[in-house]
Amino acid sequence: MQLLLIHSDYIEYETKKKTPVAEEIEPSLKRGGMEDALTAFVAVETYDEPDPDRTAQNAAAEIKKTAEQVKTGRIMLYPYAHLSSELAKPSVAVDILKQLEEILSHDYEVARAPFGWYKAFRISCKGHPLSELSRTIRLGEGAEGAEGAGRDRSGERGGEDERAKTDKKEIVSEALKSEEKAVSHWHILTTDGELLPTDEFDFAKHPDLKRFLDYEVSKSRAVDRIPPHVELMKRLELADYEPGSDSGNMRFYPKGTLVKRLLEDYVIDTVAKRGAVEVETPVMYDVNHPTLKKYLDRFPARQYSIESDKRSFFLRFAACFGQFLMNHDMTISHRNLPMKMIEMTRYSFRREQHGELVGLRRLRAFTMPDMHTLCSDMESAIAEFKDQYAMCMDVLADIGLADDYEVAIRFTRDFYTENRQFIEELVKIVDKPVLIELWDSRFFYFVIKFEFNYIDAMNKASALSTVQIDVENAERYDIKYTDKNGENLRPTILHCSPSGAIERCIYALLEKAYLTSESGAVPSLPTWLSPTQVRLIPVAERHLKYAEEILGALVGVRVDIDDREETVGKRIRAAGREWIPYVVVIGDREVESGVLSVTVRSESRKVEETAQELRNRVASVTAGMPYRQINLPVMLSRRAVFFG
RNA sequence: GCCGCUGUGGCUUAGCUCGGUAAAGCGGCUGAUUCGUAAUCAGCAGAUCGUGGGUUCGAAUCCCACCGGCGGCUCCA
Repeated sequence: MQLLLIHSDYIEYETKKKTPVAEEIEPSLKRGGMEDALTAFVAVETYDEPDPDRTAQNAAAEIKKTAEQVKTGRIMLYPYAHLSSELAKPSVAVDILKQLEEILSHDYEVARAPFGWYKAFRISCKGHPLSELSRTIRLGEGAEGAEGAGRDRSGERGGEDERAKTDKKEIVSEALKSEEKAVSHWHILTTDGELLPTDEFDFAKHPDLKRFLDYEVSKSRAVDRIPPHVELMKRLELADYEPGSDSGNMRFYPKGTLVKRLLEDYVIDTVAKRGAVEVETPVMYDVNHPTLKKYLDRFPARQYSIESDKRSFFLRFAACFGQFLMNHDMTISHRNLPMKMIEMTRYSFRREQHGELVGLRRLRAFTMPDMHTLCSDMESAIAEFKDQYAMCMDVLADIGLADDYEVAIRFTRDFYTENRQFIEELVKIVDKPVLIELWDSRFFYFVIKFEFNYIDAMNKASALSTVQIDVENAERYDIKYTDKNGENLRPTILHCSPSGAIERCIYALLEKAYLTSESGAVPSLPTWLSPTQVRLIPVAERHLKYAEEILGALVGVRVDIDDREETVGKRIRAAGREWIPYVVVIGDREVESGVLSVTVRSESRKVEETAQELRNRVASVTAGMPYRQINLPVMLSRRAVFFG
């Protein structure tokens, strides 16, 4: 709720015209006023909807406090929508206003201007120092906090944080917030194990860490420019906005779909090698399910909801629900632990604020690998955590982002005290200083988490990989395993997204490529992700047949043939604009000699090699990574244009 | 809700100040060219200029309302 409090000599209003949301009023209320009163302009917001009673109580307390300070016994409640951009439903707003009136009327003379009318009003402000005040009343952490430290800290797993936060936090008014707020302490932990306050650390050699810190702590401002990757995703025919859907729901063209599938394959393969099993769970859940209901009621605005046949569902924002419900029904022995389960959530849904949606960086529907590991106890959870931390490093390196992220580790003070050495080890493993956020007490469902954050050209940080140790949800979902004494115990649960959202990986790769081109080098995608790996350009029609032979020889490589009737120069240029790593021009010379002239994009030079050598070259740079065949007609003349 | 920016062929944009029903490049199609490492030449098709009103003999252009997109918006105004 937003409050604007004005100590006024007088306030008068007159209703003019109804709006569609107007409350019915008696004629006597059509005009009104009050002398020597505290006028409270009120905007009820969506944040207030989960708990109107508490909102009214907190607001009343705030108004009383001010009324006492300015020593007035009269209060005018005046609904004023223009104080907020996140207005609550009118019914809730009226309810809260009436409650406020009721509460305040015990101690004050209270008048209330009608809701939902265009009103003319005159007010005279006394003008002394306390005569103009504004207040924000928030359930939970509060607007400023929500935009700041809490935002995006878990990357694509953030929704879970949000719920936990509200669980733990009481309704807090602006005045009390500073005392009750989850206090974050920011530090840098160096590779030598030194925990330094951020202002004592020398960032000279770590500019990206500095940018990350700035983003986290001081929240850099939005930049009013289309992010580079948005243009690239379109131009490379990877993905695009879909005007026929809700914002933040993308369409993926064939090339983008291929890239996405390859990344998905890679993540699934990687965790499967470490024993994870793949599952699939529903995308929507009953809002009235007993285990889920109490959390969801609190965040109606953040989910997509679906009405179907008198029942209400919400769209999942991670795979936790489905997997935990599955775990709940399973019979699990200590012999099965640690037990890993992964789902490539297509999709996870989050109704992010409009202003936050950008290209592939932040979406309302996104694909996230979500793995949960049940561990017998904290000790085993810590061992797993370390394992998965190292795995995430490998994953980002394989994806092509080896040196492109900054690390944040966040934990409670208790956890730190007990596991100091473990945390220092984590820093040694990445071998660079790490941003530390330390909480005095646990406000979330986890005791420790880390993320690897990509920092883009506009200084925006986005979480990719993350792992958290969850000490609450086993209880909440009643998940248990049987130990060797036949006793039922609660497992400790790890949440892990090895790569973070797949779309976000693509975003990071494109942003990185953009930076590369800005610095004067050639931008590209890793070869294993390139939609076309080898482009064959037959000089004239008579070379086409030979080109097809070469294509046949390049087994296990994504090859296509630009058979369009265009000049060689033009087709070379087209291949370059598509970032194709290897371009082969095939003419009389090649047909005669059997040797190919291969332009290697990454080295900007030509090499002479046979088809077999080229095949080996591609195989060696893509070794160990997934392969899928080309996802478009091999002949370019057969391809339609998807964009532009 | 308020403020700002914005909406012209598939794409990128010009035209809008000072009204005369639309221009270019890319892409597409047709034809010529069969070509050796970042754009061959010529022609054709393709736009009720976001929507609805208004002013006017005449509106992409001026006015009003609405819709969509992007960004911003409390306590100093």
